[in-house]
Amino acid sequence: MARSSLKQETGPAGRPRSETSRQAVLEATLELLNSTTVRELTIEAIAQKAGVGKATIYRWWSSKSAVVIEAFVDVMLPSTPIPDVDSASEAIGKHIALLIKQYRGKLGRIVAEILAEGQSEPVLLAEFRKRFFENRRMAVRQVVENGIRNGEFDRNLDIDTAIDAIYGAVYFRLFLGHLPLDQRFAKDLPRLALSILKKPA
Amino acid sequence: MARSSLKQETGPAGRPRSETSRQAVLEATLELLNSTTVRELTIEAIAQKAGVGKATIYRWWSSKSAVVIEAFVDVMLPSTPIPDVDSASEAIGKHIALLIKQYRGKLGRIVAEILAEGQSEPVLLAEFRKRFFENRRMAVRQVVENGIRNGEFDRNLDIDTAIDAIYGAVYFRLFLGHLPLDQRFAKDLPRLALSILKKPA
Amino acid sequence: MARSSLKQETGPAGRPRSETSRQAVLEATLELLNSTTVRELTIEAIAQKAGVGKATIYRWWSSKSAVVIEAFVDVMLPSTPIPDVDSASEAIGKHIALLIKQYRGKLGRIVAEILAEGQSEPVLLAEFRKRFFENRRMAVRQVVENGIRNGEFDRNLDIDTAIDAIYGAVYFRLFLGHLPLDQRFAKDLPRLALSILKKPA
Amino acid sequence: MARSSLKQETGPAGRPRSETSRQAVLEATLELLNSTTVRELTIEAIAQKAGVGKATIYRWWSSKSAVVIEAFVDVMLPSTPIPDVDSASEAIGKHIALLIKQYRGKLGRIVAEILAEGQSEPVLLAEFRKRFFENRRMAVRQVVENGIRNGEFDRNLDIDTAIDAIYGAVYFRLFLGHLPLDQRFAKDLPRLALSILKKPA
DNA sequence: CACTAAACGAGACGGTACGTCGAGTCTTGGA
DNA sequence: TCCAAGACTCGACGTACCGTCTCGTTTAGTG
Repeated sequence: MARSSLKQETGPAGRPRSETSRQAVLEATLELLNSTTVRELTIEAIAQKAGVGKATIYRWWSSKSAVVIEAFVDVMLPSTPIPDVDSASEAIGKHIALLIKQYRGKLGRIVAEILAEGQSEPVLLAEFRKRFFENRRMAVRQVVENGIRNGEFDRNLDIDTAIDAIYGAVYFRLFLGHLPLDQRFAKDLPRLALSILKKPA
Repeated sequence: MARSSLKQETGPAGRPRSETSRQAVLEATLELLNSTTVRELTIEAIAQKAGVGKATIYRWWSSKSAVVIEAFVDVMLPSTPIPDVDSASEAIGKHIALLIKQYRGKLGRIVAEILAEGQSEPVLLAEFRKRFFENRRMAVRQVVENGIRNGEFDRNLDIDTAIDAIYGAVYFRLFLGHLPLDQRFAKDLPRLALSILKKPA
Repeated sequence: MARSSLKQETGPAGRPRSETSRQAVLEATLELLNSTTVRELTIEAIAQKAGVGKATIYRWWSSKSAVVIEAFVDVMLPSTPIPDVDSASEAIGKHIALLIKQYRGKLGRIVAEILAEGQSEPVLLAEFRKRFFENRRMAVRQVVENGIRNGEFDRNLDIDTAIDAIYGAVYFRLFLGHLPLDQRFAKDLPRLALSILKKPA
Repeated sequence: MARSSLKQETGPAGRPRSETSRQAVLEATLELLNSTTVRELTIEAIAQKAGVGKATIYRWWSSKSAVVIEAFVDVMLPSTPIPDVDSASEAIGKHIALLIKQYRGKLGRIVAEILAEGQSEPVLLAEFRKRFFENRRMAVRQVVENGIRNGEFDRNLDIDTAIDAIYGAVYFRLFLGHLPLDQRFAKDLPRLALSILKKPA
């Protein structure tokens, strides 16, 4: 009685999940992703490298992509914050330039590969949207709405379409690879973004 | 003699490639894609359905994706023409609306899946870019340049970035699935596109 | 403590080999051999019939022939015992007659086919020699030596060569098929065998 | 009329079989057999090496083994003659010693491999028996019968069984590999053979 | 000296089995 | 109850040869 009531939140019976294993899996995943693609990555290899049974991975994650997403979101992503400045224009511009810079490397490759995997795993894609995109989108939306309110941006703007155009340019290059995410793009796209958002001449 | 000098281009020795088999493979592929994803599609299944040996497929295509790309480009694509009208604005607007409508169905799903496969097969991605995107991009670029020349569009426009923003919006939705390629989008995006092209940066 | 010192032979980690699968493979093999030759037998067919993954077969046997040998030796062979009688002559004579009779049917065909496979797999041939021939040969040798000791057989006999001649006659007909292993042979060979063993060189 | 009646055996119309190709095939086969087994030998490899189309091989030979047999019998075999001496004993003894010596090398290996292949191709085995064994057997039989007639050998001998025992010893060692075809065997077997054939003491 | 007709080389064809790999599941013993 | 280990069934992989087929070419005899 007293025993259990004093114990904080007694979980279900049996051995609890091993945090050690969880960490090992995520770290092994990221490490392997340095030398392979998400596509070539196998659960077998992760288990091996992490020193973990395959069953343990299947117990806690629904698929390879789920592991990758968690590794990506939890460990690798310190996030790309929206700069906290007074001017909405400045915030947007800086954010986009930063995003392009980040996506030039490993980060961009992995995001693209996760989205690629997502094309055949709708549930995972939804999960990734929720954990990775939703907050960022909301934050950007907030900034844009502020910009509209304070007169920086066009009040008749179709916000969603505008945001899709701005971000879409980045992801389109990332995915299709027809043009690089280079310096010039990092300079041009923010300029174009603002031209989209601002009041019509 | 005339005989030898007129000798008509003798092909390489051996039995020539069977056009019948080629067709059968491509058609089987498209048919299977009605009920599965590119990811789930197997060469084994294609060979079976086409009544063709696996080796024949491997002889002529480098991978499953290569087959899908050829099937898609050769057979399924009567192309999405750029409307041939006087006004550049009108051409662009109509083309984008049409693209969105096409991508709502099977076509969009397959393009997305091909691009997804391409994330782990750079060579194939390049091939797809070349066979599917390059001409269309060039045509669009032409129209935009005409628009600039005749004063419809902004002469300081960064053309590549602008095109990426417009198309990127479509592919971003197609890939991420956060918002649908619906009627509203088909109405809003062309409007936004023109605002991008016309407005001074 | 007693606990650890008494610890009973813990096997290697992991799931132990399935005896069920082993049996299923060997039985399927024998069954298939009723309607095909060793040559035509495929690992694929064995796996199918046994309801077992191909990998399981490859994990435990080095080749098709290895499976056949094990099936043959473990399951099909209750052995051809050397009759346990006082007279060495009688033992040899009866044993040979029995061998010829046995080899007239399926048994002979399979032994011949295993030896045939062995011509291109020396390791397997050695294995088969060890598991199938060695003991029998030793037993026969024993009997012959006894016969020599008790005066039944020639004391100057070259035992190995003599045994090879006697058995060789059987296997020669089995392999070459120029003459049958018929009644007459079963009557003549034992007689010849004894004449070989008894007669002074 | 006269024309055709004077002409010797006019063959069928069309290009006649190329003796060059036939030779090339047989030579390529023998050469390949220096570095592989009959089992590993493929028609594809023969065709390649001989610079001949596969179809040409299939046109003239029924299988790989048929090619090997012909190569073996026509080209490699200068035959193992029965020594032509007065004494039957001497003839037999010398012949066996020679056979053992020959079979120690490549020759023995190939004969064994051909017989091995024959276990799954009865027709071919019969063909090989006919082309390779029959004459030799008949010759040996003749010598034995002479030996019987002139009193050297036992008149109650079961000739076939006796010959099988003598040759069988050789082939048994060749096939099973339990003991070598060494000097000692080449000395012992002829002695044993004569003891088998001669009059009972 | 063209014309037939079969054999030729080359090599693609539909198949079948190979041996391997990874998926996802199951079965041990130990923590 | 979880865990590592590792065996399990399953199914696709890409490869190698099989024996057959279609090409264009070559090489005789026939007319």
